[in-house]
Amino acid sequence: MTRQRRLVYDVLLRDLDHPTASEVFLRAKDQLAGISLATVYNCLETLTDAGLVKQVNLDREPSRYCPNLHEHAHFFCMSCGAVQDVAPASNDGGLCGWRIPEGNRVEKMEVAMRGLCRRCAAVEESDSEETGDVSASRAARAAN
Amino acid sequence: MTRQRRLVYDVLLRDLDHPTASEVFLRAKDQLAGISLATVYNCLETLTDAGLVKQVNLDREPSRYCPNLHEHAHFFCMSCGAVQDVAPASNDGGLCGWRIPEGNRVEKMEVAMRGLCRRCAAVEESDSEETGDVSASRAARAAN
DNA sequence: TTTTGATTTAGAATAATTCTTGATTTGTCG
DNA sequence: CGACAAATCAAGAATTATTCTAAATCAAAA
Ligand SMILES: [Mn+2]
Ligand SMILES: [Mn+2]
Ligand SMILES: [Zn+2]
Ligand SMILES: [Zn+2]
Repeated sequence: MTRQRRLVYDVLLRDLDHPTASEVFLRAKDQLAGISLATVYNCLETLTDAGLVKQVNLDREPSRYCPNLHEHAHFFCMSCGAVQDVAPASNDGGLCGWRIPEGNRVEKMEVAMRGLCRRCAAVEESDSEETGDVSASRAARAAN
Repeated sequence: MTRQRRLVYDVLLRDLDHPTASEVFLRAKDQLAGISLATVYNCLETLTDAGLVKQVNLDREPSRYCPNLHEHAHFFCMSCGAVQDVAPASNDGGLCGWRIPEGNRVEKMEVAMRGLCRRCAAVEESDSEETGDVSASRAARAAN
């Protein structure tokens, strides 16, 4: 655990908001001016390989990083971009609900949800009340 | 639906094995020598936007494409690279099993599983029987 | 203090994808 | 049947996240 690795890890632990490598880099620079983006990438890989951090991907967007080691899914808000952890309800981690082909051995599962976070869902709700216009919310939803 | 789009779509329908854009390109070239990779990308995007095809991502690997429009998850074999469709067991599409934060509105969910397909699981099984060596299968599993 | 091996850094390289820009095709109308 | 316009295709350049390379730095141990 070098200074840079410690710093990168601390950045992830501080806000738990699943920053990208570039975002980690920006935050880390505040504490250690000389740190480089390459080092941030190196540290994130080292931490990931060490099992302290998980890499989180949605589609082809830049990878995000998460220090929550409990089994969990991710919720991505399509409106504000926030990423939240979602805890499993049962102890099979959502594996129920799928007809795994006979004989397949599942080692791990990744679950990503997209939608509107509570705040954005509330804003959209009040918007359509005020304007009586549903198209905005429909458009937001169609925006994928 | 132009000739190129029809061809790209047919390639996807023929094998249902979730090829990458490059793989689609190679297969399409056999039928239409002049087609370009850029056109394959264009067609895949058009088909995806039209809702005929779904883009499937695992980590940061090249995107794969799937013409199965039913709700389904994906199983990726860590050993042979095969990608299989996984049908939902219930009608909530695996949404059960997760404690969605209060107020969040989930629009869609993507589920990816990794492990060993039936064939590779069987091979590994017989391998460790023959050699009495469990390390190979453990290594294969650790290989992520 | 010197050695040694790991780590960091800056910048080049890579690879999937997207963009730009003409060329080509397709459909429409006189 | 020809224009003409709009859509689409294709070639290559550009973009972007990430990885690689090679030299500089660091930090324990001898
Ligand atoms: Mn997380
Ligand atoms: Mn599929
Ligand atoms: Zn939001
Ligand atoms: Zn397999």
